[in-house]
Amino acid sequence: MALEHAILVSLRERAASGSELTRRFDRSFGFFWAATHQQIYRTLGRMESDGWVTSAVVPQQGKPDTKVYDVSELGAKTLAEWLVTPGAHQTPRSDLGVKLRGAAYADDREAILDLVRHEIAEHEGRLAIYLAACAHDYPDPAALTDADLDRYLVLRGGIRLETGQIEWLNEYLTAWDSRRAASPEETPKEPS
Amino acid sequence: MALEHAILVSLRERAASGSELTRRFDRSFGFFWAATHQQIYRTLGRMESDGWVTSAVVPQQGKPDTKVYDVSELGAKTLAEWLVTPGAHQTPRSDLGVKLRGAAYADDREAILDLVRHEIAEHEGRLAIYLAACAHDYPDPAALTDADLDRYLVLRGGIRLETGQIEWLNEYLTAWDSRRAASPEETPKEPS
DNA sequence: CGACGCATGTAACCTGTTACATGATTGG
DNA sequence: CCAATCATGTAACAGGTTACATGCGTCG
Repeated sequence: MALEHAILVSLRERAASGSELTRRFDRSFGFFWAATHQQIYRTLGRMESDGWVTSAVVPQQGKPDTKVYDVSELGAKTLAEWLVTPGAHQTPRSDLGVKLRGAAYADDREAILDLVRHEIAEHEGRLAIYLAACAHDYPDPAALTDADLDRYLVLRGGIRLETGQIEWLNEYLTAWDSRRAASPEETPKEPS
Repeated sequence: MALEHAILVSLRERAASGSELTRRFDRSFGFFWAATHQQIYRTLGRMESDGWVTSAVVPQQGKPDTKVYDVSELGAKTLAEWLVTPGAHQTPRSDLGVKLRGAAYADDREAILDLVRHEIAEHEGRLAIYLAACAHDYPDPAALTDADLDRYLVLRGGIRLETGQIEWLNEYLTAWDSRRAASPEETPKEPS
């Protein structure tokens, strides 16, 4: 399980409360790991009883108290070991892969192509966000600190992922467009 | 949930028993969806009681009887609708992403680079398998039937995914190699 | 004070994983 | 007949999702 380790990484960057961690997972951490606040609270509780993190209640101005967590020595040691341990292969699970594999069993090929165009638009939206973040936060990659270089390279991975998906889906569209242009219409609209 | 729909797609390609489906998920279906036989049997049972599939016990030569499932009319209709319905965004979950993001908190940068090299080797292994399958099964993409074109394009997606990961991890290695070459050793071995 | 938002949870459910169990059939 | 294998399951558990609940603080 990696959620606990993802939390450890985030807490080592800066101590935080459960809701602050939730916001981080929604933001920068989020493009390669998702977690809801319920998962995070549940996991933080287990990590505290395991001695991986410590907590301190901190009163706040204008807001309810927060419980701020920080990594314990044991947690840091556990993380350092996990970081260099190869994990088992994670099979990607892609709804879209299933849909495109089975596209022949949809009634309407054009609807599949619309779906693909819709996916492309979503990937391009995320790509634009990542590119903007990359240009804004890391204008000079060669000058980064070690920890920032890591973050920059992970962001680069996200950019490559989105780019690769867009290229693939465009290949899909091109292949089907040329096929449909070459052969006569096979799913005619019903004549009025 | 897409496991049920993945099973529907596989059964529409050809009716099959639970164990045969399991083998298909291990093989061709497997590179974008994983499922163990327990998941498949459980799901088949639910799908049958929902009326998406029908089953027939078939005696076999030299082997125990098998229960062969096929898609019902309702199942085919359900699948056709699902295929053209856009799904919610699936956040990728990447252990490796977490590890590289937190690499600064490992004791040993060289161990991280070894981990990355190990990952590259695994991706290259899978890529070689996909490329071989692509060349062997689809020597002439322009001549494929519609259903085969879909399968070919999904395989192309798998190839692009592996290629993209390899490129990203090589970018990671390059960035860190040049950094380590430029600056003096910062994690010296303890003197004996 | 009452409505709202925030931080922190609890409960129920579903999916996925791992370990074990059963019957049927063949091969030695 | 005994071991090995195949096909089909059951049981127990961990992780992820969704809906709901509580207590605190501000703002109108």
